[in-house]
Amino acid sequence: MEFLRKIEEKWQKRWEEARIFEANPDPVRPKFYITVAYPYPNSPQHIGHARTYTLADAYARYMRMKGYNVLLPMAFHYTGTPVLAMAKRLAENDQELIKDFVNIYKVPKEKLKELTEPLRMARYFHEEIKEGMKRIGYSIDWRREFTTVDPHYNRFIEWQFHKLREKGYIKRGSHPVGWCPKDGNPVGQHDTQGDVEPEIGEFTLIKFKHGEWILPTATLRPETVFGVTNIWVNPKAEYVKAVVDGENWIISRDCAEKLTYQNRRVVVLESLSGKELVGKTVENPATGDEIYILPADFVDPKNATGVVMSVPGHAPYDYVALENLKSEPSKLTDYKLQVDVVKNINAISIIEVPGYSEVPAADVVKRMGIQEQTDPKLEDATREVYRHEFHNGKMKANTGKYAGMPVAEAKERVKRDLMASGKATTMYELLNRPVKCRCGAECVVKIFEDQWFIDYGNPEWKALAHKCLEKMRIYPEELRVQYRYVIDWLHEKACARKSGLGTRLPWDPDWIIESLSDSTIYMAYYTIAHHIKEHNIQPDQLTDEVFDYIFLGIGNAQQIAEKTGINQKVLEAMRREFLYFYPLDSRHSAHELIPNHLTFMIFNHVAIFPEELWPRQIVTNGVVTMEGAKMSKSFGNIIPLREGLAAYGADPIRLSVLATAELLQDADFSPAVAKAMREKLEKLYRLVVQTTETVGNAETERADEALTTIDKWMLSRLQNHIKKATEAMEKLEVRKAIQTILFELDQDLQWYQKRVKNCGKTRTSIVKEVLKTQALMLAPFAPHTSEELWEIMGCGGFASLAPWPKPDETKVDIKAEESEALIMEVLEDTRNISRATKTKPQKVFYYTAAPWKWDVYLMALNKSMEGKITQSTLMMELLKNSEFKSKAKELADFINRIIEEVNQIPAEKKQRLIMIGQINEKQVLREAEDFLRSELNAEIAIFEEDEPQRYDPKSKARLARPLRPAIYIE
RNA sequence: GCAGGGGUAGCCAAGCCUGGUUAAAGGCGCAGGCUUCAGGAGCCUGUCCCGUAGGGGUUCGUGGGUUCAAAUCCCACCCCCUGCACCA
Repeated sequence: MEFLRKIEEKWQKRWEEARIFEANPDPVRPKFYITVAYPYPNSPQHIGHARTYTLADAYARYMRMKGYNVLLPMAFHYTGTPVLAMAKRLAENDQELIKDFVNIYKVPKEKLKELTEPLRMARYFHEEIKEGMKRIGYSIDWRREFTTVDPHYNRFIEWQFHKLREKGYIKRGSHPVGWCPKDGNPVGQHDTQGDVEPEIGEFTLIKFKHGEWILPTATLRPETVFGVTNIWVNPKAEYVKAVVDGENWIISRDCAEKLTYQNRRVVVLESLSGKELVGKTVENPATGDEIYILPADFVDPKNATGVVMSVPGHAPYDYVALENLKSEPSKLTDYKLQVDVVKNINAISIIEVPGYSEVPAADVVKRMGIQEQTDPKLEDATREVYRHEFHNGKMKANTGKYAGMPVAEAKERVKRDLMASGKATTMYELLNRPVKCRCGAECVVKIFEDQWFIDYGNPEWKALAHKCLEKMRIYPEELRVQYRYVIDWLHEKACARKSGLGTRLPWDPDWIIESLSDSTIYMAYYTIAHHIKEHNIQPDQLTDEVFDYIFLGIGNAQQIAEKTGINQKVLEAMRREFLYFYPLDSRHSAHELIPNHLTFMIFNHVAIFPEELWPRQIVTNGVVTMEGAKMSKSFGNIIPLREGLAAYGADPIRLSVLATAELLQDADFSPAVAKAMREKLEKLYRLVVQTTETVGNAETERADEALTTIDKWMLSRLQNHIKKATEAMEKLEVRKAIQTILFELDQDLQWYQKRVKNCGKTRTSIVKEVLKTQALMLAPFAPHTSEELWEIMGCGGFASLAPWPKPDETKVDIKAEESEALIMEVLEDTRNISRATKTKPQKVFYYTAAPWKWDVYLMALNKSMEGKITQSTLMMELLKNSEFKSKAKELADFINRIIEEVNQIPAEKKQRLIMIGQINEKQVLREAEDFLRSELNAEIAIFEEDEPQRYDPKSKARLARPLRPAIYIE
């Protein structure tokens, strides 16, 4: 571990000193521009974050070795409210947060106090993350670093929003948000107790008339209005009579207050108890039916209006409440209600759904054994009924013009129609209430007026986005449909908030552009960020004209230079650099960002930049799990990256997050994997050291000595692995690449070493060639180890900058590969026999197939290329040859034994065997004799099957087949 | 529901796109052996069932189908995971 750490530090220092990852425009080299979603510095990064960044880095390193001038920059996303919320919690001495900071994130206690200042917190984690990125060895050009609260960047975002507005993509309107009435602020997930995201739903309020008063029943299923049998109120709750936007409503007291947040004019007249309402009748506005108001405890006055319509046929709550009421007639008399009134209320069936009876609510309630309206299982029951009815249900004949309509459609239609005729309205409510603000107050829904939106619903804009998408490479390709879907489905997106860090909307500075909107085209900014720093350009010099010139080529450099005081040469250099690196060649992120960030990136690029500068590729990956479990603070299974690096080392961590899954899948991290990776690297290191030493003092190889089959085999296999790894890398299949480079190649090398160990002449030049290639191919994934090995082997220069190996076709030797396969097969067969007979071999005899068998075999292969062969046709063919006439019986026997096998060999392999022709098996076995002897721990004798002086007491020799020598063990 | 991913031997996990070289890589665990004063580590061998000769039998969520041949292709079904926004 110590030793790994030293290597890491050594190479990180050297890279930095040599500035090899600083990319500058170079017209003679092709460029490759890669970016990863910048991190949000409200906590340190953990192993999970490392996957996307490491993937991008490995890709960058690979492309660099392929000869591209690769740019991989990094910045920090300060925008938004989470960091404010966290700082505030810290300031308020939130013990839970402090515990997380100290225990999980290892923030020194004495630091905590200064982190109560939001910017300080962001800077602290910014540095923490940056340090982690350096220590894991990312090949980032740090000169271009910035944060999204830098005033220069603010200017850039202002320019972007001016552009969007010019194009007509910015809109204004109202929209609901979670709201803390006490703080007077919108609440997001990080503002609530227990970090719950406020889920806002739109209830339909259906106006049931009671004389001149209206009881607005709140429902999420307006289509069930046809199945209403009664109205529920909570007899113990407080209701009010109130004038709401000029209408007389009876609603819960809580509701009256909430409505004021939803921009309704509410005048409360008098209060009354729920009990007073019970027994009265109201009119169903959809059917005209006269129905009763009945009492139910499950009705929550804090939820929406506190008035609920009862649909016992399709709502489990209603069904159970009604049954409860029927079973307790005494309760009814309390309210001076006729017992019969309730007895005669029966569920009305209005929806038919496959797999359920007339009354789905009853089915589910009975199945779940629910007795009481307070039973929490009712939530599940409701969900089940809703799910089935919504997706598979059809409206029945008793629903008027909606009859036959799928429920999903009827739901919208009924709502629309009721609203159009003034019989319904809507109200927002938190679906997962109660949601408590961290201050303790219960959150409500507030309608924000004059909110600013980006209009992703614009059809022409969508068309451009689609066009861009279809031209892009998407990895993994399977997810392209997801992008298509998201482009179609996006609509207006609120793009500014009243609080948080970031850039103010230039034309309405009360608003701050939110984080998903100020992070869509910043890849362009990286191309000039270092110029701005280097030339000390001030924010106010960065006018829209400047950006227009740099990014769009609009205007005249000289005039802009005069106007802004920015040196004309610098302006031109920025324009050139932008044009050199743009368009973006590869964008990287986790695929959870497809529904927002990544698609927004496409939209904003197509809105602002000309087509030739649209992004070319997006790569997304799954998340990292921790020993199979999702990583989360509450599980306590988060390993901060710095901690992981300290425990396992940079290269093992890099390999761990890349080698366990391909892009689409989640990668599973575990200490065992990291440890295994580390051991693998250490082993490789020892081997390299040992090999290098051997070269130093062993007798120099004679260059003229011919390569043996096993040597050729090793070299041939090496070419295969290079090819396979390269093909995998081209498709971002890093798992496969690592598998090949680190494991498969290694296995072959081990086999090679084992094979040559006993013949006394290890060819270190071949081992070295393998190791050098392996070290190079390891560079994208385990760059520190790779550099160190490269240096030990005396290769000079940086492995990181060396060319990626190319397969040498002249070293591909299929004959050697087949010959070696023969040895493996023979060894395995021998062991198998020994096992089956339970004998420990003293002496093993091999008999290779006679030449005539080879002739027959090859002929059979040839014949079978045209189609399936049979014994008889082959026999007839062969008997034309006089040589075989004499041994027809033997021939038939032999063909019989090979025919099935030959027919099963894949065409490709047949082709190969035919090309190779006869292999001198005896010689191949002879070469491996020492090896076999030591492996089997037995004497070895090799004969050709009809060699006269052979020893063959059990007449095994005649069983010999090409590539399957006969074996006799004693 | 829509979209995506997945279900492979005791466990983790490859293979599936491009059907046959696959009883199915690799790792962990387990068993035996070597090494060691011992422990540990390392190395070797084995690890679906049967088998005194390299063989046979039964396997890759379930059920069908295509094919000379299916873990791999097609159809149906079951189960698990993720996303479905205004939040970074």
